[in-house]
Amino acid sequence: MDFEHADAINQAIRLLSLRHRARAASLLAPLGLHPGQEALLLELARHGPMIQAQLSEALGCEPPSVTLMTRKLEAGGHIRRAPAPSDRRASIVELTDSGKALAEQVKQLWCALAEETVRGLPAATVAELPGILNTLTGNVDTRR
Amino acid sequence: MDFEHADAINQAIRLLSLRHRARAASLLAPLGLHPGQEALLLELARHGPMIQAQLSEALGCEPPSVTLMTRKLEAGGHIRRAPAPSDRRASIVELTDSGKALAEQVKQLWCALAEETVRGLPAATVAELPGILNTLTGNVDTRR
DNA sequence: GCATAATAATTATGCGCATAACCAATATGT
DNA sequence: ACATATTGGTTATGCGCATAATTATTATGC
Repeated sequence: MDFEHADAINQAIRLLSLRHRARAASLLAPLGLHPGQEALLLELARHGPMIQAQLSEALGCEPPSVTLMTRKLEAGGHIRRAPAPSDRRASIVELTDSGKALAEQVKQLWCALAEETVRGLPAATVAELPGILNTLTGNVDTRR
Repeated sequence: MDFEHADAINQAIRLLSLRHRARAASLLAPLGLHPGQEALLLELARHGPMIQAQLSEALGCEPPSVTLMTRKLEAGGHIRRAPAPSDRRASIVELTDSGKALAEQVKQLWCALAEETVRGLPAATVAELPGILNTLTGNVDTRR
């Protein structure tokens, strides 16, 4: 592959990251959330109570990141942490009532953001978009 | 759009961002670069000397980010900053010889990364990928 | 010509992400 | 059973990104 084409791809991914994140930030700000935190809330809403190691795996980020995000969401009253009875190292994270309500609001925003993001693309392309993006992600995923 | 589909798209973009950046980081680390810096070097290699406001525009990030990145690249000896003769507010940024050599190495890595990223996709999809990504980016771009 | 607006850059601060080092608790191998 | 390895979590530190506020210079309106 020549450099022009390669750069078009890499640069497009970089810019999409920046812009999609920035747009998410502006939508989440009125809810008092920063981008990244919504993923944690949605994962808890989907899966129910989890320990941080599971969150780290599900969100695709490292344990120290989860420590800080959970701390801030806990300070905001959206989640609760309790020691796991079966393993005294682990702490179980779950949504509070406020967190559950917030997650519902995030779901609405998430739909609006996705629709805005794919606007103007042919329906067929939209349909195969998740598959394409997942392939790209899998190709550069060194996490395993 | 229902939440499942919306989340598939938003989450896929978020994960692609994380993984592509992480992969870029591991490729750039041997060159002593952090992700983001390569974009600045490549832009200077493509366009020649520029002032920071132009870099900010071209890279799609804010002026304070450019200030810090240029400071670090300058400390590494890869770029040089000189006051602009025509406008004493502006500073002209250009590659040093070391920076030019480094940019060439980055170009090689960039091709390898793009090939790795699109591996397994049909050629037709690869061909339209930049267009699709740019459409997505444009849809959420509030910068103008 | 001079007050005012706009622009280039910087500093301060905060968030998400990372890695490295560390502690506490559980699992394992002999 | 006990030393060792593994796992869950935290702290410290550093980078890229952001916004808000500040300074210095240039452009503009009357």
